[in-house]
Amino acid sequence: MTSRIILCADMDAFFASVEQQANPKLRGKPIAVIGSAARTVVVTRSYEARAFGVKTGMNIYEAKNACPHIIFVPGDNEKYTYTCGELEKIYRKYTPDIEVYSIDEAFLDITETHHLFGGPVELAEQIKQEIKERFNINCTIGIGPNILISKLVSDISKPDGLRWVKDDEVSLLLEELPVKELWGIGPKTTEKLMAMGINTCGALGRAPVSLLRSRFGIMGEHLKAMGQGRCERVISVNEADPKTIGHSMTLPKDISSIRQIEAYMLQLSDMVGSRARKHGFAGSTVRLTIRYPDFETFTKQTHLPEHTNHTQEIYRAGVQILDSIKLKDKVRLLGISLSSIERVTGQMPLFKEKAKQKALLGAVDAINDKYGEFKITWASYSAMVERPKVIAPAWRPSGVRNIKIKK
DNA sequence: TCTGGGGTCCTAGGACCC
DNA sequence: TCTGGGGTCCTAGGACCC
Repeated sequence: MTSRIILCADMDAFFASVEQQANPKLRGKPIAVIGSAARTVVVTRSYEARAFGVKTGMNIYEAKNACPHIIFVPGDNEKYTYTCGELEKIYRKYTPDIEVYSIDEAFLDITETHHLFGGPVELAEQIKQEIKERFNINCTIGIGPNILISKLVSDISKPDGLRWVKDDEVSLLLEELPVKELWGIGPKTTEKLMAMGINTCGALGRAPVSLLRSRFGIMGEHLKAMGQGRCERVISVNEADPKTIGHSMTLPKDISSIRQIEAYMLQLSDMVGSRARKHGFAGSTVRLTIRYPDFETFTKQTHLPEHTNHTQEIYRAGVQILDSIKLKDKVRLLGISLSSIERVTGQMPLFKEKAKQKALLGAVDAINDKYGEFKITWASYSAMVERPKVIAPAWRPSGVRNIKIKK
């Protein structure tokens, strides 16, 4: 294959920028976009907040400590998915070969089209300008011969950057670059590589493949290729079907009551089931995740005889798992996920809401069967269950990963 | 006052089989 | 003084990403 020209467009502080755009009072101020749950963390923060050392993943107390006048803004998924969809329309003016990688990031293969716009840099400038004019959001664009390099270049050019690294400039760029900058090399791999005396991408690219293979298995060859700036992965224009559909939540308080645990599991099962139903998927593996206060996290899965997307079938499978284990402590987080996914066709959409309602009632019945009548009524379930507003940066603008939780 | 939520992919080790 | 040896499949856990 001839050399490609791949562009990576990455919005700067996307959620925070959208919020500052939506509310002028937030502009120029340190803000942090957070989730709606009681025990939430900073999801994204404005550059003004970054200047104070506010980091993603900090809890609100840490963030407040770092920046006493920080403004917390609960995230609003609808604004971000809308903007993401509009961004995609902008990209489509420049090439049909687009991979919307996440809600704030996209790859564009501009090999065949850049000359129409005066070249890769000129094309990128036009995209940046168009996004700025339309949304008043800055983005950073990295251009390179493959996805790995374009992503890397955009990461190191933030904020509001634009850079094109050509094929013959890659090795110079990588020579002194720390390995942790590479997409796919996280803290653990960085630590292992450094223990081997490999600190830079240049060194990684020169390391004997036998050594890397003995330490990292089949990833060894992949790592060496990355060190040399090579990457086989190409843009995938079509979004693949999901392999899992799941929800989890850190509970407002650690709990030990089985009945309370099951009530949350019912809520999670319904969130999973309704999303699967909405997009026409069903699964035959149900997995329960439990996190204890010490952060030890336990998962156990079970298989169903048939694929399902019904709330109460998912829920019952979860309860079956719960019944099979002994809790070692109070529960901090619960998760329910559905996997072994396949597409289902027909019937469901028409009576979707009825089916959902029926499914929920069935599940409420199941709790009552177990604990005696009137422990949970439909009203008490509804009152108890406040649908969380889920903020997850890994969403895509369309398809099953665009999570809209209906009340 | 503690540490979110959505995913994908890989792997170590156990169960099981011949 | 002993404890085969492959192969496959599955599970739970973990690394990594946005």
